[in-house]
Amino acid sequence: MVYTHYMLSPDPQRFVIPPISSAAPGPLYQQIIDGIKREVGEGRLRPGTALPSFRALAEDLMVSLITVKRAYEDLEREGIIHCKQGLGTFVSEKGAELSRQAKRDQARLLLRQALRESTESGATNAEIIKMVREMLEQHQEED
Amino acid sequence: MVYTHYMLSPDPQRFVIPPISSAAPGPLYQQIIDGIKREVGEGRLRPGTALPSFRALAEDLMVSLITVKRAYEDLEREGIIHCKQGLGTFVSEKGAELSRQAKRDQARLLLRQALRESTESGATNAEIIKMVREMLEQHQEED
Amino acid sequence: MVYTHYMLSPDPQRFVIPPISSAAPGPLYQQIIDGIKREVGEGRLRPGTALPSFRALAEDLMVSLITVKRAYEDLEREGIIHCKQGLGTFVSEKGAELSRQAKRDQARLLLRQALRESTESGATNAEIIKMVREMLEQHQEED
Amino acid sequence: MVYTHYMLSPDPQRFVIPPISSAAPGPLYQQIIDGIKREVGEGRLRPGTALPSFRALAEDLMVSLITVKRAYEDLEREGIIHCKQGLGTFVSEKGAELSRQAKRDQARLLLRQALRESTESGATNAEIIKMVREMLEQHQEED
DNA sequence: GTGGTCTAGACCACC
DNA sequence: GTGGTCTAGACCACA
Repeated sequence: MVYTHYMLSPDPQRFVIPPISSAAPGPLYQQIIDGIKREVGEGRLRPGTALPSFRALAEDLMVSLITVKRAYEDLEREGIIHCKQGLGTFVSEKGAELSRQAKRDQARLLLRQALRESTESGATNAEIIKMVREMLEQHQEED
Repeated sequence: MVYTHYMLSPDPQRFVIPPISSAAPGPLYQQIIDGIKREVGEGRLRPGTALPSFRALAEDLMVSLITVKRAYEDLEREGIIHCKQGLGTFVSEKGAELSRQAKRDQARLLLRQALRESTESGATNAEIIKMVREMLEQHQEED
Repeated sequence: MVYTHYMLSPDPQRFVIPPISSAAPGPLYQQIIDGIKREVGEGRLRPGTALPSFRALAEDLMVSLITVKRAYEDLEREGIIHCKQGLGTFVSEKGAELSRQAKRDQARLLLRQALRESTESGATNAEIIKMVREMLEQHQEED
Repeated sequence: MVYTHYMLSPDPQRFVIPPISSAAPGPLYQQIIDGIKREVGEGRLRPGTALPSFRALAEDLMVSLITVKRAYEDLEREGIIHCKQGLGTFVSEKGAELSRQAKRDQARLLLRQALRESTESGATNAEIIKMVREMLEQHQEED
């Protein structure tokens, strides 16, 4: 574990940008966005908190500065964070709610696609519900 | 609706490649793949049936011959259709089962993502199940 | 089993062109060539015997006349059969030996490729010999 | 021999895409695929290593960019390499094992064909084994 | 710079 | 006519 300047203290709730990987599916900037949304949405990154600078985060994640910049821009466009010229980047007041809302919307979208594929594969509603229940139990156990 | 030579007659089971659009999300060739998988998986395109030639389908869908070719190649690699030089392209014997299996796999993948987003958004298992039920009822009505 | 005019009698050694299929790998004309070579090489089609006419064979195999023509041309080029204008097509005197020789050559070619792939996959000579023995036993049982 | 930027130095283990030729049997893209599979399977191209870009390799091999692209796409579909937009193309973690497995499968296929041709040519099992042994010794000497 | 998609052509083998 | 291969370009998303 590497401690960096933007982790303020040895608090178990401290802010850690989740790891990203060029091997993972999806572009790097999207992985950064998702990671920050998760941290904000689940309350580990509270409103008003300063995010690491472009340069610092780029260095930590070993990605281009432009990649971090793009992620922050997208998050600002969604209202989850806001950049103050010369001061830094901060989690917005409504950041947590917006993050959760974004995840809810994304979930509905994915779910709609999943159900369409399922019904087209010939699965009945009962079978689909059963599959969802099983998956939820698996998730449970993983936590 | 354009009737072409490979649509045999006013048969309600006739073969119609679903429409595609460059405005729709996802590459054109993927839309073609998905459309044919759906037709094969749901039994409207039966094993042994000849698909339209690259050139014919390209003309109908108003896309490049190469885009159709790419879609057919991918479908052949999945074993759903098979191309015979000089003869044409045909639905494979196990095409229907493979199509449904592919849709099942895709559905599980999307569902897993949807559930992860849902739980991260703070939804409880009960709420998720409720959302799934509601969506399934909506689907029902659309049909 | 369909009896056709070129099968001269209910002799278990009678001449039967093996079935071909557009689903099988390889072009149709090659399947015809291979089938005739096998019949000639294994003595079921003896020197001097007349082969079916282009038209008759094309009809039986349900392929284009041009496809049969091409197969016969290739076989004549190899010296296995010879066409007498107006009389028909006949198995050559040295047809059997030439067929077996062609198969031997083809076998050596395939074997060389197989051994190269095997060694590149990391298999030792002993493992390769073992695989060959096992395959030969399987063949045995099938016969 | 042309030295290019992706060949790291006069290291005997250096990465060299094998030469291809339009005179050789088989399509160019297949030759590229086979060459890379061999390099990966035999450990000269290790997991994580970056392959040359489409454009660079196309220039070196003097083929179209598209031909290289097609080869890379096929290799990615087999799981041997993976392409990341904007980053490049890399040997996958399981690339070596998958390459060897692909070669083993291909070898079995060719061997089965070779044995069938051999037995049809009238060769006995003993003769076939003898031929295999001789060929293996020849290979030995070539190395 | 990289790869991802799409296009418009060519030539060949097969039927 | 069919599909199989190869070519030379375009434009876009990503880093």
